[in-house]
Amino acid sequence: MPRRAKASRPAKAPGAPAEAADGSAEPVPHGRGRKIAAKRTAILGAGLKLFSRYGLHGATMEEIAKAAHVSKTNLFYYFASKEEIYVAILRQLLESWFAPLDGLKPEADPVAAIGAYIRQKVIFSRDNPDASRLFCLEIVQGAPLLGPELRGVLKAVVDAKAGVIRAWVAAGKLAAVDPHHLLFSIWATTQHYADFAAQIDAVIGRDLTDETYLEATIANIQRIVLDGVRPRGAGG
Amino acid sequence: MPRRAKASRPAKAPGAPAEAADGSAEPVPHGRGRKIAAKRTAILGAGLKLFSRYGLHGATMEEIAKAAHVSKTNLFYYFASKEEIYVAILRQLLESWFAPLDGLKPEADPVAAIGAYIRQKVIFSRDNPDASRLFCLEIVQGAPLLGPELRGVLKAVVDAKAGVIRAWVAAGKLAAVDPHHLLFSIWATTQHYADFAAQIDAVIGRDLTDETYLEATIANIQRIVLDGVRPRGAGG
DNA sequence: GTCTATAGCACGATAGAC
DNA sequence: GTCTATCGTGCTATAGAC
Repeated sequence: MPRRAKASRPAKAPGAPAEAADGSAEPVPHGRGRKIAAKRTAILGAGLKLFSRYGLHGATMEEIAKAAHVSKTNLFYYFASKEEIYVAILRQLLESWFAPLDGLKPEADPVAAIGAYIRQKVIFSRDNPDASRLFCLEIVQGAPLLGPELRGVLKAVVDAKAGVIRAWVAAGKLAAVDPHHLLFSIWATTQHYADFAAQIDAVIGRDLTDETYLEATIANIQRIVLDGVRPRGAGG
Repeated sequence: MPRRAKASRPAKAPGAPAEAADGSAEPVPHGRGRKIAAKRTAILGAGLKLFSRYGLHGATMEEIAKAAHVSKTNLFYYFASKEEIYVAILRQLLESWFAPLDGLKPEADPVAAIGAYIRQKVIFSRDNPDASRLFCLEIVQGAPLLGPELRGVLKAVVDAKAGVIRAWVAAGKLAAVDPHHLLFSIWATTQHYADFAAQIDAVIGRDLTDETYLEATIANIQRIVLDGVRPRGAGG
């Protein structure tokens, strides 16, 4: 029983539909399957909440079971191990994490598209703070379990979008900025408000659930990323 | 033995010089005290490395002992508990984390000062990636142990610097930007390169130890924060 | 101050009845 | 599929000799 496993065994659990260890939205369960899919979803939700707060090793199966309104034994009926729950959650996250990138299309207006992308990311951070933070936890610890997906699907998506940005620059529709650095800066600033919410709350006593602060945050990130702060008469 | 304690008992360990549970630089140990101070430092260093990779609960006392070249029993001679090591490390980090803020003085040139600050933060991220990441881990999990310090000393420092930035704006030396959002954006972008190094490496296969990439990163953050990306002829 | 030995228990995972 | 009971062990922390 290695404490820090490298990869998950293929050990299939019931209700896992061949590939997507998800249980929320893929093949649409029918009739009897609905109940077990609902339980899997509840477990993943409970795991998300607890893993994001206490980490993989800090959260316990007993707590997850309780939060999901399931007995501890039952947990092991649906998932073979703690790590299996963890990676199932992470895989789900990754998709929703880069989905907003779809908006960066070649034919779109760069500034408008980037501005919209920033808004979407901040809104996502507000609506899914736990997701944002769990993703952060995994990456910060070196992405031991998500690494392969990052090098695979994420890299592919990012490379494609970098091409779009590069085309915008070449067309003179955007200042000469490195595409990857631009994306990293957007990710950094938008997720910061979810991931470092504890720090922000400690310093200024606000968070994104405050509608006014949410809009101010979006505006300021858009401003900093899109306009800069160098003085030139009328500010903003 | 509560698994997730709220605060550390005052239980003093030998070699802890009254206040600073640090052991590296404060009262300058003399003669015999040097050896035990060196061991404490080694333990804190080992803890930093392991906690930042595996989290508070993921790292084990046995591993820390081995990494610090100390027997496991000896570890408990120098520190009363695992958490005591953890908080001692965090307290150290906080100081070095906001020390670079000193450069933001009212009499300085805003753009130059902010540019220099960005450089310092990125350099710090390169030289202390583990520190950056451990700090991130703690905040992301809600800062359960560092919360009070954030609301105290960090808030005080930030409020002071926000005043400086506000004065710059009032004097017309800087565009009208919210001071807190500006600071948050700088923290977000600079630390991103240390904290999300695994992701960046997965996507573009580089990290800050590459001197060329380091300089490109600094330049791009400075550019994005200071200049923005809106098209206006010659880019950068 | 450093060691060997071990207490003590929380927690991941399993057995097996129903 | 869900339960009760329990195993095995990894891990924090202590005891006590030297």
